[in-house]
Amino acid sequence: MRYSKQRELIYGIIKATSTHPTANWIYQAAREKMATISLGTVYRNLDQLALEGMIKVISEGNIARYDWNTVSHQHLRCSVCGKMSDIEIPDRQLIKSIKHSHQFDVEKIEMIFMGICSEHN
Amino acid sequence: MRYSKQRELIYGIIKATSTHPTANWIYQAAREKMATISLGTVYRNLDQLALEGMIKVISEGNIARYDWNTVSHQHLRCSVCGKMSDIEIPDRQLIKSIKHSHQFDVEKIEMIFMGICSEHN
DNA sequence: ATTTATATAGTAATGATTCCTATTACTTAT
DNA sequence: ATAAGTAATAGGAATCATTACTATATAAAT
Repeated sequence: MRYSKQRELIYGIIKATSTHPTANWIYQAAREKMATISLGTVYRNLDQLALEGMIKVISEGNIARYDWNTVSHQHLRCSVCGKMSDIEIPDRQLIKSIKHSHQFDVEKIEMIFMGICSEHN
Repeated sequence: MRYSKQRELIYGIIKATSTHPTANWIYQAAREKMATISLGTVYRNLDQLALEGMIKVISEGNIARYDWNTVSHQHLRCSVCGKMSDIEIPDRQLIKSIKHSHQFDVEKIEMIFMGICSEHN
C-alpha cells in the first residue's frame, strides 16, 4: 500500500470524528477538501485501511460504518437519536467458553446493543 | 395482518431451515412452490413477520438474514465455510452492567462471533 | 353477495457497494 | 534528473439488496 494524499485525507477525516461515519459521509467531507475525489477511491481506501488494521468496519442495519478506534470495543446504538457510542466489553472469558462449548475459535466479535441512551430515557 | 397463503408459505420455508437464509434464498425456495410469488411480497412479509415477533432479523455484512428462532440467542459465523450457527449467551448481567455504567437501556442485542468452526480448525 | 380494505404481482426506482478503464502519480533503477 | 514500471485515481457503469409504486386480486366484514 503506497502513499496517496487521498488516503491521508480519508484517514484524517475518520480520525477527527467519533460519529462512526458511513462511506458516503466520509466522501462528502473529503470533497470539501479535495473536490475531485471519487466515491470509489473512498471505498477502496476504506477497505485497505481496514485490511491494514488501521480502522474498523462496523456493519449494522445493512450499511457499513467506519471507526478509527481499533482497540477491541463494542457499540451502543440509541433507537431514539440514532447515536452510536463505544463500550468496552471484556471478552476473554467469553471467547474461552465458546471454544469449550462449541469448539469454535473466535477471531472477531461484533456486538451491537440497541436501546435507549442516557439522554432519551 | 390478515391471512395470505404467500405469508404462510414464506413462514413455512423459514421454519423448515436452520441456515439463516437471506431474502433471496427464501424467494427462490418460495418460487418452487408458487411460481408467481414476487420478491416484493417476500420482503414485505419478512418485515411484517419480524414486526409481529414471529421471526428475527440478523443483519451482518450488509445483507439481512432471517431466523425462525426468536428466543434470545446469538450467532457464530465460520470464516471458512460461511456457516452461521446459534449460540446462547447469558446476557442478564451484561444488560444490568450497561445500565449502570452507561445509563443505557438495552432492548436488543446482536452479537456475531466470527472465527473458525469445529469442522475447520 | 356486496363492500371495504389489505395483500399481491410485476416492475420501476433507490441506495450502497463494486467493477472497469484510461489516466495520473509514486517509486525505483538508470 | 529521466524513464520505466507499478499502484492509485477519477469517473462512470454495473451489480446487488431493498424499497416504492400501481393496478389487480383476495380476505374479511357486513
